[in-house]
Amino acid sequence: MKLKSVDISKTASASSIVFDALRKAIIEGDLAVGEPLRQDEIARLFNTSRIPVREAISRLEEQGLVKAQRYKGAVVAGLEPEEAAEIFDFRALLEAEIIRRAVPKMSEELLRRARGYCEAFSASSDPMTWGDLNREFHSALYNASDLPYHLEAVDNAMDRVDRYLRAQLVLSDGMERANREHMAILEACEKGNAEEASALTRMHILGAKKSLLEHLNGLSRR
Amino acid sequence: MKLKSVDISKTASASSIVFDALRKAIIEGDLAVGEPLRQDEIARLFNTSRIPVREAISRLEEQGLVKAQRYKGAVVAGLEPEEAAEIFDFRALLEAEIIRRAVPKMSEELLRRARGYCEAFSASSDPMTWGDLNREFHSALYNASDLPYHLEAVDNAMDRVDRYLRAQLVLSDGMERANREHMAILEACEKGNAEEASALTRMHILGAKKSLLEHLNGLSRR
DNA sequence: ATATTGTAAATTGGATCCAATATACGATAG
DNA sequence: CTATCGTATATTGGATCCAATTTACAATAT
Repeated sequence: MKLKSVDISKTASASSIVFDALRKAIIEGDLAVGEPLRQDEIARLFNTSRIPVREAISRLEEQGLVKAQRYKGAVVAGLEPEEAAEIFDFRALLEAEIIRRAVPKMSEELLRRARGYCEAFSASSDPMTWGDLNREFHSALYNASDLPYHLEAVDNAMDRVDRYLRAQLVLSDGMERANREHMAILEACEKGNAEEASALTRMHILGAKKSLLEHLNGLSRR
Repeated sequence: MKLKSVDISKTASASSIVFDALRKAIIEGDLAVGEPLRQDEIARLFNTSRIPVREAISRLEEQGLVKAQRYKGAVVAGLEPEEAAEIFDFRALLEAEIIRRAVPKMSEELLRRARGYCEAFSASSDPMTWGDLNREFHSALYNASDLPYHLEAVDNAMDRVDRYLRAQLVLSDGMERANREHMAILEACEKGNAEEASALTRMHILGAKKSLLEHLNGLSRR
């Protein structure tokens, strides 16, 4: 038999399509914080009934991306600066450990691919793709760690602060610094220096946290 | 007005009741790994329709406690030894950090309460309550950290390995050692020695991981 | 006997309908 | 004019119904 087989059992259900779309819209900030998610409206938008929409919303709530109140509906969850700060700490702790354990397992091919993302990131002039390339670069490196549970936890954490991350990159020297730090991390990986890669990753994340908090403070002081 | 107010908006919905019950049954091992979750059957059990059951199941899947396939239904998710090992590493990393940051914030009152759980744990003769008291003791200490996101991540991780944790406590010297280690952690907290408490917590978790893996290996070798 | 096909039962995914609750807003009393 | 109360509307939670898919199994052909 020579047929390109497609696993039909894995085709997306209505609820997962709605879930993915809402998740993307929320983490990228297309849906404003506090924006109510009307089941009926969303159902019409996707040409489906409210049932899949409700399932999607309950999953989003489980991830902390929306907040729901009984009989009142769900709204896009906000993130206080203190919560964002805590999540950056969480990421710093985890990602430093992940990359430490990933470095010894990185193949030449993987490093080439990571360098590709890194260069694409530095070359990109479109702020909308920065966030994506940033995540691709990091997860390319992290994937070598073979720690799926850790990676999932980091992914969830990233989802929660994605909006802030993008904002931070647009800040004055955000891109330039991110780029410099990415290069340094990549070089440490290429040298096989796990401790250095780990320390650099930690500083990379905590630095982003610091500049972000300063930015937010600047905003609120006005 | 002198009425004990009850926030009715927070009364549980059918779906959350089902969710809590299933979650508890799964993490405590009352539902065997691979056991299918029939929507109809569960709905009858709770005197409700399948709708809340489906919502509960989709939330459980989001947490990794069940695995679902389109049109085939959901089964209780298993955990390979390697996955369990990874989750213990995850916990060791996080909990060590959490307690390090919690120690400086622990009040006298909190330490008294933690000591209470610790003593109840050591005095308890009922293996069924060991797991609960163990979690109560640890989360009492962790709560002082004021790191809600970290705590939630640890809670989820605990849920995933809860079954193994209980099994590990029943092992030959599991209880005795856990007890000794709890006391040592508590004393480090009382002394205000954050670094020691952190190191002890880390070893406590990695030790449990080691003895659990040896146990599982022993089983599979037969 | 084994493999394949066809069919009925079981099960899930989704649509529609109804009940419970919240929200908006006008009427009324003070 | 303001505060309170009712009522109409909007919205959510849950029940019931239908369609899509899987599973079990009998019938058939090789």
